[in-house]
Amino acid sequence: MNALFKALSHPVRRRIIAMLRAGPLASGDIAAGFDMSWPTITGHLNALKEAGLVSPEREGQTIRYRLEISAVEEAMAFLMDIAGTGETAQVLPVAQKAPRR
Amino acid sequence: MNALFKALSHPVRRRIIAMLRAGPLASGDIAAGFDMSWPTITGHLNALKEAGLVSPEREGQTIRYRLEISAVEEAMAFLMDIAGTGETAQVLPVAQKAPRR
DNA sequence: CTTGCAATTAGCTATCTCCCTAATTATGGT
DNA sequence: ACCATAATTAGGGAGATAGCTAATTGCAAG
Repeated sequence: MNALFKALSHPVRRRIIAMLRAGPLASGDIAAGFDMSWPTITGHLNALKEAGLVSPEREGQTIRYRLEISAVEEAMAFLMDIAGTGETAQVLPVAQKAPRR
Repeated sequence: MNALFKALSHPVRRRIIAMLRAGPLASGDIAAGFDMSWPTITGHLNALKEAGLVSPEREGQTIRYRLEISAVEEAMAFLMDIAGTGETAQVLPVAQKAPRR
């Protein structure tokens, strides 16, 4: 949870995440999209990996990084728990996402 | 956006946010809930304030901190944008995002 | 105006983060 | 075996962060 939000707190890492929405990318292709050294990007990818936000897959010479939606959802769950305390219930009295019970 | 996620990345600050779900609290009452010095808590409250997550209100001698749900929702919006993009396209073979060219 | 309580700011140190260049590992092709 | 390409790890420096104690500010009451 800690590493998760920390990973999200850097603009470069958020942009990497945005790039991966469309599908997995190789480390080099990601690095090419930035104005910084490749090792620096590797560092950011490591931070994302440690946060569970991406997972690497070897494919011959290249290593592809895939976005892990589950980690994003985990962060979202925390925020919804906070936001959904009572305030939203006042604004939106809609039975959205009904707990089926 | 940057300060927002950074603020959320510290366990003490997340716990402060959790405390404020129930309603505004005075700085001292918040500090009393932790095993650290009051000035340290003030520092965390400043970080939360800068992120837009809390807002202080003077009330006589005490200063009450209120949780700002809108900032939480802002973070949630970012995450939803990511979570709701590529995954559904993979699971459901729907022609979403067709390159139209 | 002095005293007391709430809270912050100031100043300090230790640790972490982010970026770089240089060196290293891993894989594939010849 | 050797070389080229993809990517990482190693090492280091500038700046930010998190914690502390001590000093200061803001209000309210006597």
